[in-house]
Amino acid sequence: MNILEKITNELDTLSKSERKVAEVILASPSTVIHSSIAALAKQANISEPTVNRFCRRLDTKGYPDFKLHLAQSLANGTPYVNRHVDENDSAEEYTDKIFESTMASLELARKSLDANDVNRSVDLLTQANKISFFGLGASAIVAHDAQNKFFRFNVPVVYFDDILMQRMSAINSRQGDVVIVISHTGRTKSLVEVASLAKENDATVIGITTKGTPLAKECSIVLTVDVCEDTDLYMPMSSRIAQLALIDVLATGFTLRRGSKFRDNLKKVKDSLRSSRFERKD
Amino acid sequence: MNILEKITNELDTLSKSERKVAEVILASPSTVIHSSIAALAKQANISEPTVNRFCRRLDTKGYPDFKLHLAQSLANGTPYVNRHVDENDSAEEYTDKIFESTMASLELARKSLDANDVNRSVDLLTQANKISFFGLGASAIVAHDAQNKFFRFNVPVVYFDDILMQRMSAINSRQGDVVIVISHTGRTKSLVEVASLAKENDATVIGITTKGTPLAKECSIVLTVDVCEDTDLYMPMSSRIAQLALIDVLATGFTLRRGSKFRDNLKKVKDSLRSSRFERKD
DNA sequence: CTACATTATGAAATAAAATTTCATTTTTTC
DNA sequence: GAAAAAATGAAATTTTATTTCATAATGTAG
Repeated sequence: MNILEKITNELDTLSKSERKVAEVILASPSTVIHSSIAALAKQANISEPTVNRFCRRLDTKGYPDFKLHLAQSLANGTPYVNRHVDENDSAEEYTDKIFESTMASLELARKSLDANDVNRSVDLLTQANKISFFGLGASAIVAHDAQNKFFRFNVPVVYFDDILMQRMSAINSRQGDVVIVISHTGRTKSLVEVASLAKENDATVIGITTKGTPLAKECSIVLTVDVCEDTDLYMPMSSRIAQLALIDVLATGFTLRRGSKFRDNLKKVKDSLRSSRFERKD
Repeated sequence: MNILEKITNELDTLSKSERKVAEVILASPSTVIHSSIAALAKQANISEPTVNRFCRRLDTKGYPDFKLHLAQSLANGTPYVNRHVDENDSAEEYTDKIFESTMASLELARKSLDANDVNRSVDLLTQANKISFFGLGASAIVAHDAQNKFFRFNVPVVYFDDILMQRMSAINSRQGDVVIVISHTGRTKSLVEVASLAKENDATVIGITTKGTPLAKECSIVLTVDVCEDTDLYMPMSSRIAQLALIDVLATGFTLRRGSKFRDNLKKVKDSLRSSRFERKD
């Protein structure tokens, strides 16, 4: 996709002269998009046809077309990357870095999510007799938030951030119940056990976790939320945010599935909150 | 910046023929980047020099340069926009829309945040005798999360999502205490009162809210998190996620300010959690 | 409404840029 | 080390963009 990456990748399939072109481009791509083929050829000490052949080798129609691709690569080049905070960063720097990393993680999480699994999960949720959300630590917040959301839908929903209550609830679950277990690492022993217990009691277990973890193996459906965050070394940050976004997705899917009459009901809940607020003056 | 927006803006400063060009471009910009000046002229039923003049009017060097700008606009054009979910969206569609909207909101929130305020807030937090986080509804989750984070730093921190406890805590606050009040709307009466009470008792009140709300007026520092979300009509989604990102920023600023010895301590907390996990097999 | 000025427009000429052709050089293979 | 294959660049060609300039359209003052 990105032509700069492509150049780097194909660097060894290029001829000697073509590689010279590649190097000049990689050294300063932003200059190149304003150069003519002649200027670039001179810069790389090779002839114009070589530049042209170089462009064609990268599956572009010719030099102008190549420049177009290059321009596009530069435009969205590394938009949101996981940039690590540095010891000496200013407030502005670490603020930007954290926001950007969060956005990068959301992008990643979105890609790791399977729309089919989302769809099946929404199916199960709309048909559930009871919905439970379990999480610990940072994921407890996500479970809490999920309860908040689904509570508005007027469906039986509980959340526990306490190991014992989770176990008890899991043991008392039955067919038709949906248990959503949230854990970024997917390796928290007690949560894996809870998932296993719920499963033994015929509840449907949906996991919100990283691919291939012990927790994932215990679940009927796994909603994969990969975010490349090392919570062993750092505080959980992006992981819980990606999980929350997923909760939004499930809640949205739920309301869509339930149809418009149901959404009128939501409006009522909102209206009932209004008197507790100062009026807006705009 | 974005050339497509620029065209739209300057539409009425253009001549009749030039507007024809603009319309053709706006109708299908992706086609245009692969057209020659002759092709575009023909498409718009005007002459080639007119296209050229059009390009110059938009502060580009000429047609090829214009195409470059256009290509860039298309590359990151409308990167993350707030796209509303539609009744008939598929799981894939609404998943993508929600993730994109969330990212768009984070981008917005970042822009609305003032690094100076962040810096001052971190200052105050590092020097606080006690830190309290107050929120209700969706913002309660944010307060909860904040407590989780700051608890790891081994500083006196509390959180309340209950009106009475918040009031009591606010009344008992004193100089040197920092109270962080979180509310997207900034118009929740009881929270505004709590902020006011804390302020009367000489605590420093930091608000995490939207610009210019009643809550904002009661705060010593306002951390502005604007996200253009109508929580009167919809469930809170992006707002709480942006708030969480801000909590991450504050927590990060806090650890940076406290220096490296302090960070060793964080590692200990993490290590103590390890035995509760399944070992990783990679 | 006319005469003048201003601006807008396109045909044709020119200039610039990119591509193709083909001869020469370099590299590879046997 | 000779023949084949591949790479390269000079020059010609083609394509594309720009400039020039004459004409048309539009606006303005008397």
